[in-house]
Amino acid sequence: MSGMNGSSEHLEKKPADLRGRAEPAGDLPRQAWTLLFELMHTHMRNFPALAAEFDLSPVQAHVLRQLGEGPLAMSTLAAYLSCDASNVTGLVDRMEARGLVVRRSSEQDRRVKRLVLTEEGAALRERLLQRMSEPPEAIANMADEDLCALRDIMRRALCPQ
Amino acid sequence: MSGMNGSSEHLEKKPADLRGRAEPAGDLPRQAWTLLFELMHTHMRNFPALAAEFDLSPVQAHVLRQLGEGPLAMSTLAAYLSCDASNVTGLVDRMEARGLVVRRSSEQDRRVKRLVLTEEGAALRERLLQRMSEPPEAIANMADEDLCALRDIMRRALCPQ
DNA sequence: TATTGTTATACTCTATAACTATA
DNA sequence: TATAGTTATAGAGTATAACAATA
Repeated sequence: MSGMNGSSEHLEKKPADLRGRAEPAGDLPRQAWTLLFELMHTHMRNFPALAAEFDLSPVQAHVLRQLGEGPLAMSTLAAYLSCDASNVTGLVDRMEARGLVVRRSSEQDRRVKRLVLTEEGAALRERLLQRMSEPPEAIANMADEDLCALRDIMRRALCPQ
Repeated sequence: MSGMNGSSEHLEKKPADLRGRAEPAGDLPRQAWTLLFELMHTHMRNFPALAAEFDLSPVQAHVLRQLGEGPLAMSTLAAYLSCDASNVTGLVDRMEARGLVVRRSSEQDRRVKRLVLTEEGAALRERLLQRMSEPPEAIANMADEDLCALRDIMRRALCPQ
């Protein structure tokens, strides 16, 4: 989608209008969401390359990021990844072989294995997070006013109270 | 995403502080970006499941979305996907076998093959786009004021002139 | 009996390299 | 010689099913 067009929400919606113009039809939430999605989609295309900067697959990068919160059971990690537990075995095998994490058997329930970052894994995670927090062009070029407004809007959306 | 450790610019923030609050450290663009990323990451985890609603793999869904802009050469599609051209062959094989697209040899340059949506492919694409435009909870629940502001900010960011 | 993690199997996505048919 | 697409091969992510150890 390129060529965003500025216009308002009173237009009658025709699906075909979405083709060349990328003008989101529909209600206000849908309009805002479509624009947000456009930005994120463009950015997400680069994520595999970003992960590769650290010799990580996209999923490994995701795991490394999640693992900062503390030791995670394999099953918990599978839930985070929204994938079957059987996949986590091989995934962790590869990360363990590289020395980023270790499996540690739980003493309360010996069926459970918890993942812990190694020192090397923790160091790589810090570099990864730093890199991931670099904003894309479209954000970096925004006016400070818009950035402040955007930040505050997102805070309200993500931490509602 | 929680645990995004912003940067070293204002070092009073400790990683532990980021846990529950999603409070990004660092400069303004980085703060706004980290919050945006948090929202999108949560949402993107559901994309494979969304694609599966239409019996599509995530990449096939992406291709179907791109293909609405008109016939695309295989090589152009590879560029869109940020992947090697050799992968597009098998990908398109599967979509063609399912009747969603057809290969059409270019008459100007007979090395080139362009992809065209079938009627079935176009119909599925419409349903997919409609589904993809459904905003996540965090957006759907936003106040109209914030939604308008967000939409306008994103328009300015995406269509700078 | 139910659950955690593993193994076995199959399919998709991805990269690299070698090949073809055009240009 | 260079380019567009294919084929061959290998590795990684994913799902399902069957299994061992533990609860």
